[in-house]
Amino acid sequence: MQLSEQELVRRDKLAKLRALGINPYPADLYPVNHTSKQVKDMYEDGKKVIIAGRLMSRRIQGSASFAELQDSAGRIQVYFNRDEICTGEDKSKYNDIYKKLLDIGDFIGIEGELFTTKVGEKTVMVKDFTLLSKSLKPLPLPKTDSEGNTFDEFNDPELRYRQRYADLVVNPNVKQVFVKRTKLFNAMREFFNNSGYFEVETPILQPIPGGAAARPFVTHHNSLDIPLYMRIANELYLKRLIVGGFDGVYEFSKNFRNEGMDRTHNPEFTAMEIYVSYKDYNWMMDFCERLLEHCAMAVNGTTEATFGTHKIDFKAPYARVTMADSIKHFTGFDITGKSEAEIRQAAKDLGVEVDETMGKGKLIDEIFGEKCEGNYIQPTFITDYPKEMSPLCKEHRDNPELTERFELMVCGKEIANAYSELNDPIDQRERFEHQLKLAAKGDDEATEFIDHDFLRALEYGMPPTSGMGIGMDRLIMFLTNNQSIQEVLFFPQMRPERKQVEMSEEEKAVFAILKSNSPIDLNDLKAQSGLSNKKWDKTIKGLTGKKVAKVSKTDDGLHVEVL
RNA sequence: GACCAGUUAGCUCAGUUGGUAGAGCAUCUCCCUUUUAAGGAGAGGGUCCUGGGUUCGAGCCCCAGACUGGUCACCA
Repeated sequence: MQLSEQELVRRDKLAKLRALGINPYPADLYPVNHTSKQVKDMYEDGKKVIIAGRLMSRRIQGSASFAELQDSAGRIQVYFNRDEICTGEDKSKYNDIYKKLLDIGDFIGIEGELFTTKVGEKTVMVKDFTLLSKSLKPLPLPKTDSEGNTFDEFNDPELRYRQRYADLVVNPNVKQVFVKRTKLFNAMREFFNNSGYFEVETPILQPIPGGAAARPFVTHHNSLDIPLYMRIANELYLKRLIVGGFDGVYEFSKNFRNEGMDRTHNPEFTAMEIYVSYKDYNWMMDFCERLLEHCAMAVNGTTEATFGTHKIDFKAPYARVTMADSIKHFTGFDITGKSEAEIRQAAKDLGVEVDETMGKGKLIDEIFGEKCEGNYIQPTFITDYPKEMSPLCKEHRDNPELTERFELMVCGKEIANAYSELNDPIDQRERFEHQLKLAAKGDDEATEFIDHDFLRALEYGMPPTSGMGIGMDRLIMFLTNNQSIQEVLFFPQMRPERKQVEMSEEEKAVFAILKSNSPIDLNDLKAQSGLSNKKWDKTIKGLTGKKVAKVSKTDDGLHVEVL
């Protein structure tokens, strides 16, 4: 491992600390009794406090020094004075340990007394300090001046995502996003629990990936010797629980979809799904707008939110527009009562790309997606989707071509999707079979599996139920004004870092010979390397194992080549 | 998958027709008892993403690749 100068210096300090009998990683509990915030909020002159955190900056001026300590609540200035820390003759704790052997990033504990400096900064006068954990790698530390301008900001997205731990230490605004994320989850739970609904857990490993149309991740169960799929949705399991007699169930569901990654898609993401019996989608719209108003307040203290250039307001109620009205409004074309051919022609006339595999529902969805969706900035319910697009949704009470479905659009994006759930088992079976036909026809959005156990559950009877799913990642993006899903996930999926291929001395030597004459006869290479049989065997296996060289067999012997 | 941009010190970034690799902060040494992005002075620190090519000579030009970001395509 190649260490930078600064890393070597820190390892050297570590050794010196040990030589002084100081354990740089002590096991003992440290009796913290204040956070940095509590120090400031409950300030009293001369008050004794015990605090702990990371040393984040130091201004050393001879036998006095100001430093900043960062803990989970923020930062507090601390004042190290030689004669306060070292009351006797021996000044080494200040002169050597503090000044020479501590670094920015180290965790220390401080026992001290509060005072206010001449400049008016509330400060902890250090009476004693304890090294709690030595930091061996320098933090990518930005500086911020009194006007909030940041210098040397740690802002390379790749490094920030790969080293989120460092990002969180040095960028307080990043931490704030995740604090808000958790507040959102807590607010939602609170709202559901207060409504009397029941949080549940359902399988993540599923024998049939149902409830949505998406490519799943496949894995294998050894003892059962069957394929299992990481869930793409949890919908069918929650409905089974409604069959089982729960009035309302919800789950925050980590879902997995083996598809492309971009600014709004991560292979694993979090959806919240809730199902409530004896309700319909009209009730769910009321519930949804009250829920989001509550959540926005809990997260930001206001129902208003800024997203890019948009100001959005989550205050209930939200506009409700049927899909047909929306299309009529934005294109002038009325889809009601039109045939598939008429709609296809209308789509073409509108410049929407269509092909022959698209059914009526898909065509309508394309027109809506292309011409309407992006116009809804303020939260708006779009209702009454075509039946073909919604195989799990109950037929509309007034129109058999439609379903009782709504999506909530915000800033042109869907953040919630809800139905009056289909509970007719015979209809449900037919819809699944229709999906199979669509899939066979080449519609890659159609579901290719029939979950017979789910159908059996419906046959026992499911009460009328309304269900809703909310994209939690997308919602928190709106509430924190982040354009990228990676900013609201602690550890977004990244391509693995390329491993530095490390070679032994022998491997390097052989590789050097190989590099200048590749391919080469294996015996020639061995002779040139001058290695013993054992050493040779280990070396060549090492090189092939690291995929830098390859041995191949031909009629005239074994050859080695560089890969 | 396509196109565009980026990759230089621990961090943020400069780098002139192609001619000895730079700054600020950080680090190290010395001085300094109330500072606040940065106290003063000095010093050290580089696989210029990787591999080829052109050239007397490449951080810079050409080709291929890696990774990242953005836009588009894909994605209930």
